[in-house]
Amino acid sequence: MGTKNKTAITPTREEDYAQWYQEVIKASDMAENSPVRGCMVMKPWGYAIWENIMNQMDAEFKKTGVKNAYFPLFIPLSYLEKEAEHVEGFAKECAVVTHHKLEKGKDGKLVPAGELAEPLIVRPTSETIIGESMSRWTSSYRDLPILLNQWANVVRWEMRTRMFLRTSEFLWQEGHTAHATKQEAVQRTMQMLDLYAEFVEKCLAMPVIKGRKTISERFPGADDTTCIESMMQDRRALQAGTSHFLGQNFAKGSDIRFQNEDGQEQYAWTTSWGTSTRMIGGMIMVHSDDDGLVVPPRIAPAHVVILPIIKKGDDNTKVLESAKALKAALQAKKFYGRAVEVEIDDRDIGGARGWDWVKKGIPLRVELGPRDIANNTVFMARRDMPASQKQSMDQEVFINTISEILDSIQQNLFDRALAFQKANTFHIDTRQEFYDLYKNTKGAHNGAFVFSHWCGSRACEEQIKKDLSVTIRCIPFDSPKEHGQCICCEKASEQRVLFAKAY
RNA sequence: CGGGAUGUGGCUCAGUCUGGUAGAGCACAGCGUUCGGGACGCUGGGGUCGGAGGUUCAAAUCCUCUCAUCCCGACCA
Repeated sequence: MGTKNKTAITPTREEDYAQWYQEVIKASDMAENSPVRGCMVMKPWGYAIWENIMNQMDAEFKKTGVKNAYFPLFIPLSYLEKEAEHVEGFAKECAVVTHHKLEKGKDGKLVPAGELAEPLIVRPTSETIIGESMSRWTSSYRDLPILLNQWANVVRWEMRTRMFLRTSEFLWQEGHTAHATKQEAVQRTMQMLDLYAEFVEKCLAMPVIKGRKTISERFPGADDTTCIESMMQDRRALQAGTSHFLGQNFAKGSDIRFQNEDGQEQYAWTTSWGTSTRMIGGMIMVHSDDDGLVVPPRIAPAHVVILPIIKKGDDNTKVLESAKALKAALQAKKFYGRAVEVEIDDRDIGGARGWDWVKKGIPLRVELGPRDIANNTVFMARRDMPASQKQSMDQEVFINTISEILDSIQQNLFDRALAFQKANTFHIDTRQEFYDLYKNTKGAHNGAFVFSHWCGSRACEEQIKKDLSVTIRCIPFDSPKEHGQCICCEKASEQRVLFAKAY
C-alpha cells in the first residue's frame, strides 16, 4: 500500500481534533478504555509517564517539608456534610457504598446484602477525612504546621468522559496543610502553585499562566483558588494544577483547633493543592502532532530507541552487538537526574517498526546498520523535527552529547508551545470583537486566549458563558492594573482577565 | 434524567428493507521474497450475529421484551 505523505494519525488535528486526541492515545499504546464505564486502563507506556511525574514532583514536595501519608478511600457520608459549600460541590458526583457483601439472589445471581448503618462515599477529594485526623493531631501551635501529601485515586462520577482529561476514577496527588496563621497558609498556597508552574513548564514543557479563579470557579469551600492554565493546540485552556487557600472553613467544619502562644484557642488555617493524570492529557494536546504522541524528554518513559538494521541472510550479530554496546554506553549517561533510558527494537516488521516509535513519541530514534558500524556513526532522528531530517552523527559525539540533545528537544518543545500560545493570545476591548472571535469557533480553532476587562460581576461572567461557552480561566497575577471597560457591560474595570474555552 | 442512534471474529464495518449453510478490510500466526520512510505473496486460526422469548420448514434478518454502549443538552481536576 502506498502510504507515503500520509500522517500516522487519522484524522489530523485540523480534521477532527477530538478524534485525533483519542487516536494519539491509542496509537502510542498509552491507555485504553476499560469495560467499566468512564474508567480507563493505563498501559505501561502511559503509566511510566505518570511514574516520572510522581517521582519528580514528589521530590520537589519533600524539599519544601511536605511528608507523604495515606488516608482511606472511603469517607463516612456525614463527613462530607461538615462543610456546606463542599457538599454542594461534590454531592452530585459521589459514588456511594451502601452494602458490604454479596449474596445469591433468587435467580442465582449475586445481589448486594448487608446494608451499612452509614453509607460511605468513595473519596472525590480528602479534605474532610484528613481534617478529621488533623483535628486530633492538633492541640498546640507547636503541632503546626502539618504538611501532608498523598498520592491516590479519587472518584468523581462523570457524565461525559475522555481519557486522561476526565474519567470517573483518576490518579492524583492531593496536598493538605494546616497552619497557625493566615499569612503562613496563604504563603503555602502560593508556594505550591509556584512549584506546580515550575514543574509543568520545566518537565512537561507546557507554558502556563498563573492566576486566581473567580468566585464562581472556586473550589467548593475555598476562600481562594489559584491555578495554572495552559493552552492546548485547539486553543482551549486546560487547568494543569490548582492550589487552594481554605481559610478556616474546613478547620471549623472538622474542628481543627489549637492553643496559640498566648494560650488562646484558635482555628487553624488550611490549604489544599492538587495535580492529576489530567496533566498527561494536557501534555498530549500541547506537544503531539499528526504523527502521534510527542513526549518531552524529562518525563519520557524512554529517551532513545535503537533500531538495528537487520537483513535476513546476512550475519547480523555485529549489528546486534553494536546496538547492545551503544545501549550500555548511553545508559551510563545521566539526563535530568536519571540514567538515560534506552530501548532496542529488533522486531522484523519492516518500516512499521520506526513508525511505532514515532507514534509513541520517544524523543530519539537511532538507526544502526552496517554502514554506521563501518563509519562509527549513528543515524539519528529527533521526534521534535520532521522525520525527513534524520542525520548521520559520529557515535562518540552522540553518546557524549546525549544529554544536550535531549535538553535541546525539551527546550524546543517549550519554545514551540510558548510561541503558539503567544500567537493565539489577544487583547480585546470591544464586545463585538470578542463575540466575533468566539462565535464561529470549533474543532482545532476554539478561539484563543483573550485578555479583556471584566467588571467583576457574576452576571457578566454568566452571560458570556451562556452566549459563547467561554469562561474566565483566571485573573492572572501578572496582569497590570489599568483602567478599562467590562467586555460585557462596559462598566469600569481595573484589570484584564483571561478568557478562553476550557476543558 | 430528556432527545437520537448502534450492538455481527481482537478492531472497523457489510449483510437486515426483500428470511434460505457467517462475510470483507485491518490485526494475528506460519512460510517465502523484502528491510536506512509506513512492503508484498501464499497459507491458516478465530464469530452460539448483545441477551431472552415469539413467528416460521428455516431468523443476523420479522415481532415483543430486555440489557449495554455511543452521540447531543445542565457540572467538574
